[in-house]
Amino acid sequence: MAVKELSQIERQLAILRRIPTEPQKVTVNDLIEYLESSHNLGNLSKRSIQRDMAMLERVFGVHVKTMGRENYYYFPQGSHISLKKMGPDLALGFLLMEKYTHSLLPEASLDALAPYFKEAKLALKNEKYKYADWEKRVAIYPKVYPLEPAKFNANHLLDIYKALLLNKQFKMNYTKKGGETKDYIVNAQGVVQQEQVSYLIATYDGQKAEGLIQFAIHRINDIEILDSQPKQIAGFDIREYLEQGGLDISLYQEQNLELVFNKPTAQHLNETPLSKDQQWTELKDGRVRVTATINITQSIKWWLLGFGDQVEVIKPKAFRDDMKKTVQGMMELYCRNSK
Amino acid sequence: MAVKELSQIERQLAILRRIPTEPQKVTVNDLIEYLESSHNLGNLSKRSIQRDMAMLERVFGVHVKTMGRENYYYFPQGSHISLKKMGPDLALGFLLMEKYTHSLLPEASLDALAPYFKEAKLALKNEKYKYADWEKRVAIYPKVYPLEPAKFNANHLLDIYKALLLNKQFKMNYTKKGGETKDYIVNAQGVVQQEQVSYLIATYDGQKAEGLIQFAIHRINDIEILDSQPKQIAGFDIREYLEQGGLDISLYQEQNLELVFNKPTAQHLNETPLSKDQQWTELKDGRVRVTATINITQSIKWWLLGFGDQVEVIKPKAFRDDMKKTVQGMMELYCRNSK
DNA sequence: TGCAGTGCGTCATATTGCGTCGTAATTGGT
DNA sequence: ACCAATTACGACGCAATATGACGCACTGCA
Repeated sequence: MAVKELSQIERQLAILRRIPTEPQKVTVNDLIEYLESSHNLGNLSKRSIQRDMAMLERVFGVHVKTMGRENYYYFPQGSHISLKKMGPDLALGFLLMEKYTHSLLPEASLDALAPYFKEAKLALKNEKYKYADWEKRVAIYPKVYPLEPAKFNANHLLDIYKALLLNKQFKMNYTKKGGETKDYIVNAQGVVQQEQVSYLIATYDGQKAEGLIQFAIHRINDIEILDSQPKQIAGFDIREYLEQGGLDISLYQEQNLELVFNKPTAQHLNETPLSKDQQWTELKDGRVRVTATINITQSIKWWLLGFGDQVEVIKPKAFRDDMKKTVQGMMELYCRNSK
Repeated sequence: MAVKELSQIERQLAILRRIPTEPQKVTVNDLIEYLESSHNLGNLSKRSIQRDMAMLERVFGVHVKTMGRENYYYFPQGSHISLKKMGPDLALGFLLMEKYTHSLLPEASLDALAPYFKEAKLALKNEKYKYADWEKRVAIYPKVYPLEPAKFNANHLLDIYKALLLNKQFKMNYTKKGGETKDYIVNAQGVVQQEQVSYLIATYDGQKAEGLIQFAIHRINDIEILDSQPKQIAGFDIREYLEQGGLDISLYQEQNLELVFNKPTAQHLNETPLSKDQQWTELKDGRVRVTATINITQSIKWWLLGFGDQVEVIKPKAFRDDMKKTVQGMMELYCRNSK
């Protein structure tokens, strides 16, 4: 790399990029070392950097704290410098992301993102764009509406992500289904988010049987990241885990599903098909036969039951029998008491 | 405002903020006008700005195009300057948002956001953080799994958002349920996204009956934003619209729902309750009675049916009868053919 | 208590920024 | 088609600013 002379501005920008946010900080010496190694130039005096810092403090709001004899420089949390005006496409992207995710993200991330959202709103609040009633015009409306979201501590989620990224074990206190609490030393393998509920996929030290355990994140009471390395499972891939039915176990081996729908109900399967190879045939009695190759899981059964008498399962035979049995059970419930 | 002398850097940053992205551009004269009006200072020469632009071109990658005798300056699309290093919380926030939303956002927004995601990945790819297998460890897994997402053109969604923000009418070609297509001049009122499907809530010119119409966005074939102003409904609020059952009509007036669950099934209602006032009582036969005040909608019925024989609807009576009728219908389906 | 290291004010010097001028190129009007 | 007006840009010289050296005050450590 050629030793390129840096002009004042370029040097100051290089410094700026090196300044971390609040919990971390940087000294003038760190900066000198960085500039010398990264931009290999040795002819810079400490005094210049000190002067640069004074300027950065004034113009960019870099904070400075004198601890002992040294000055430490850092950005306050949630600070944000935008040099470029946000375009409408970008601003819209941010606003949509905020709508979609604000109930799902950990607080710390939301706080960090807040300036971006704020800037996006500002970008759409000029003479041309009328952001004014965005809130009144756009909504996300989950289909599985009845449920209030599980009150989970998103900070625990953040800790888990950190453990994953830092490749560390962690200790957690967890409330088991029965209600007892227990401490685990956890080897996190992955995280799955399903609707409003997140699951940690992991093994733990002292586990009796082999295999991956699912922990619901909202049942975690406390997390502490440890320094030790987790026992990783070689070649773990969350997508494979899910495909093999990690959360949602296939009820049958057979994957050829055959259904008969009432026509109006079947209509929307044209728009959101069951699978890519879905077939759609009209029958003589006005109903519609739909076939698809798909893992038949508990959630498929749940989904089909939701249609009530609008759909009939034909194949696989075992699945049909299962449905029939369920319906008979329901029949008992509703006819027993009303007699 | 006091006439503040701007140092070189401050002036250059002020200029930087004024430079738009690709389709738009800016001339030196525009910049002078801006600086004089916005930072009221008149003592700057054109030559200085020209020199500043040369510097911004070199350091920040501002693009310049000489058209005729003037130079036009702009940022290329998808460019991004980051002065501040992304912290891990922020980076994580971006990565999660990408996971959650990348299938939902319009392309143009995704393109604009791409540099942020890229930067986030870079931020987690250092000696401390092991971003390496993030993709293999974190997944979003929708519960209503069977359905492939409706192939909707997210760019149409973007156009609708733009029409909303710019307060314009638009013309669209739409495929109706029957299969015929029709042109509409649309007064957009709002947008609702439900799972994988988005709906435009609007009125249109020449509408016969009063009231808001729902258009599925994936059935829109073409959109063209017009210059005319839409006929707005005073005080429209999408949340009110949804609460009053815009998408999901209440089946009954009564809101006191009473259910009896098998205990294992009821368990998770503790974590994700039906409503905030949900009551939970164990019965003598080991089952659990759950009461809640809630709009009883089609989606609630659908959700309850999904539980099959694990739940029994007690109140309201009309709802119980409705369920019973549905179950009888199902019974017929499964017993008729198997005889 | 003394030494080494840091921050910061000051001052002379070197560098850079800046306005002016001149030239080439382009545009629009008569 | 020509001229006036405007723009970009290189060159030049002066003024402003950045830079490095030095010294002083302060802090932490031995």
